[in-house]
Amino acid sequence: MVKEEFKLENQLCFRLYSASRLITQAYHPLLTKQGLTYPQYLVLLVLWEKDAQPVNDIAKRLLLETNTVTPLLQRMEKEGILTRTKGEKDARQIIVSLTSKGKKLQEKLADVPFSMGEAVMCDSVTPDTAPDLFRMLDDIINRLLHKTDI
Amino acid sequence: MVKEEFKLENQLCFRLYSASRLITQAYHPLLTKQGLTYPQYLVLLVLWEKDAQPVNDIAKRLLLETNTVTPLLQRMEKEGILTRTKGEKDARQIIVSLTSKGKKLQEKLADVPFSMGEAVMCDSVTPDTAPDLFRMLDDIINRLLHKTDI
DNA sequence: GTTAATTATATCGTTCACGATGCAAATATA
DNA sequence: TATATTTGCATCGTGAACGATATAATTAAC
Repeated sequence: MVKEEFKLENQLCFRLYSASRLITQAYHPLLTKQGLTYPQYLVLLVLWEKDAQPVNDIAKRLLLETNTVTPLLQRMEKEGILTRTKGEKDARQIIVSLTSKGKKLQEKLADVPFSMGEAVMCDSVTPDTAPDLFRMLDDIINRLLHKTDI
Repeated sequence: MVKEEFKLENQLCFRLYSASRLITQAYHPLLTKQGLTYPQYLVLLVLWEKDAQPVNDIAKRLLLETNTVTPLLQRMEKEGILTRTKGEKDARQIIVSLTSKGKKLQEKLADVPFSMGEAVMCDSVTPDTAPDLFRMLDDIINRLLHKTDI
């Protein structure tokens, strides 16, 4: 008999991992129409909120390392979605700015958040309970971000 | 002003994506000691529950495609954790079985589930509330698995 | 004002994910 | 029993993630 703690059904990690993958898959048809991937869409969310940010700020916002974000931004630059220019104040920084194409994508993707909201709503996840889910996930994220070791 | 639905803070997807990545990172030091990655650990969870399964069953259990699982299993075979042998009944199948090394890993990883449990517990996620979180994630997963389109 | 330490970004190598495609074995159909 | 379809697994190409390492610019220390 398998110990309870080793059963796949009892793993929080597997649920998060699967939910994350499946929701990314759900985004795929919506984003691929505009030639975007899901992490690229996240970059756009960050830049739509505040344009012209250094690589580091974008990475921090997405909780990613720069060695993940840099190639991502390079691909998006090649697609003409954004530009990467040397910082004037600090020559080490690369300032990432949206092109007009990048800005216009927001209108073209206007219905994506609503589509995804509907795709995810179900018996236990409703506008009423979503805040609880958000709080739990935020707590887990913060706990894992700030833990020194396990 | 940025529309509410486009703010990173209002995205369920980003929370799931971040939580999943961070929890995988938390597993890393525990698993890397035994030369394992996180998806490889998931494969072991499946095989510890039931040894000698075809590739397809493992993939279905993990909600992954065989083109993801196959190379993963090939690497684990190279590490001597499992064997891949042709099915006797159905020659198309590859039966994946644990080696003694693969079986012994369960003892060496005995404290991992507990370590991860502690790493994740926080104010809003406790043994009391975890079932609610599990149910919500399961509902989201099932909804996304069974939706025809969005 | 040199030298040392830090910071911002990039490069490299490995492992996933996953769409697209290929191939051989098994099954269904004519 | 030929032929067509389906099924199980593998290969290939692309885009993440991420640890390790490198490089250049800035700042701190002496």
